[in-house]
Amino acid sequence: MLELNFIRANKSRVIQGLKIKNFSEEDLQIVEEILSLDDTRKEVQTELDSLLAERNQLSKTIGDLMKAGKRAEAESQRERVGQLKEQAAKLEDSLKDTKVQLEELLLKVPNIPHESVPPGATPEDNEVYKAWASPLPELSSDALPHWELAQKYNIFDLELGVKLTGSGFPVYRGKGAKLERALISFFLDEATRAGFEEVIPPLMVNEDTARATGQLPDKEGQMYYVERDNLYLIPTAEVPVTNIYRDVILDAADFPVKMTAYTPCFRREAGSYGAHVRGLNRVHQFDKVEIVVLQHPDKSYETLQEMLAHVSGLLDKLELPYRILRLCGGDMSFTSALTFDFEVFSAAQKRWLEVSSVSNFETYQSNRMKLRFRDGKATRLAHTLNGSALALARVVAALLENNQTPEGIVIPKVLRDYTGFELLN
RNA sequence: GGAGGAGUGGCAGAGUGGUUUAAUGCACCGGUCUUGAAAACCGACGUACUGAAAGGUACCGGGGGUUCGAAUCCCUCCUCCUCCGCCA
Repeated sequence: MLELNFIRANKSRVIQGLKIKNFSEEDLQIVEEILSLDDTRKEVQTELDSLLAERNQLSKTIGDLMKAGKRAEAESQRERVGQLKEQAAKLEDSLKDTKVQLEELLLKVPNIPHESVPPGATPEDNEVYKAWASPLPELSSDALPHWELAQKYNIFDLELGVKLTGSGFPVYRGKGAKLERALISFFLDEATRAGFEEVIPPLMVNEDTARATGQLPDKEGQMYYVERDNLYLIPTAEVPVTNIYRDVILDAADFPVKMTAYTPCFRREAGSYGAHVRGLNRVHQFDKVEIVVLQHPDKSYETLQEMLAHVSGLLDKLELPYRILRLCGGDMSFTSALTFDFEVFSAAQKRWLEVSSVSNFETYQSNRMKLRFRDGKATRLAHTLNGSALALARVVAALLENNQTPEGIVIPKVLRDYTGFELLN
């Protein structure tokens, strides 16, 4: 959520930003609506405050009169307070209404894109920030896509998942399960080495938590919901991990706060089936190691670069061809100011698969979350950032396809200590 | 799941209807003293909204209510503690 003061002070920049996010002229009216609603809020608030001030004063007087035994005088004051209360109740209702309306409008305003964000509406408009310089791997014509390799080597079984749960819930088996666990351990160890504190968060969160990072109300349909207990299954570790610092005031010296977590991620991904989501390309449950950073506003873009370097390092070590995209305004998430996507080339499908999304949210999440730091006497909102490092399912897909040989699938060197085997066959 | 108890500032802890403007202690910060430090003493010491400022308002786990007036009384939800039951 954008800060009201920010909108007020940077109106033209906000409008400019919303245009990059493809707001129509009509939709842009929301900025004026918000500001005028906030004016109303201030007026009502001031009026209410002065009524309450008078009431407090009178109540004190009544107390004194009662003590002094001047009952009759106290009675007459009481009537006056009665009137004040009626007025105050009306104002309170109206203030509440105004605040609710204001909140609703503010929730409709996405984050303002960073100045480097290219305009555009679809993934085609994303900018290739860093291309893959070497030639892409070419496989022989009988190369198999990963879902067929999965059958051949008994790595994972989606049909079995259907039996147990439903479509999109893979069952990893044997060396496939071990490969999965190896990747998780490798990613966590790399993150730890880079100074991230490992945490194991809950996999279900309450409404407050889901709202603070922006999943509610924007992406309600994306999450699995446990109605009986009013809990949401996390779509990413970002949600519980960032919320560790909800309602916290940090010292400037605490920056950067760096955390990493492995969790399964649950996404409903309603309504898309077909060739492009076969196998592990898109599933309802997948494993992911996430990195989260809380940073001083002056340093968050520096940190974003460090996160890109970290993710690049992982893919280099796994020897997977990848490219980095800078997302255009239309393809960026609601809450992000700048997002880089990592895509890995899956050689049998001859497709780029998204395996990581690294974003700076600036103060958009921290405002909802009331995550602040002390800056001299003042408190200011911190910047929050996060990125996948990495999302497992698609990494596995690319790894299986790219490394297939007639003898089996060659395990990258960095993983061999973790898997305990060099060849998956 | 059953019975009982409890939630107050960074921490400890007082406060059961009216100078609570939340006592007191500890911690932290600034100052005096000191070669330096400690001790002692003095001062400051929550968050948010509003206002040019002075000031005003709200917040004692969350929400609602009673009252002229609520940290204090009532309802409800949440969390924690103790005991019992169940359990990896």
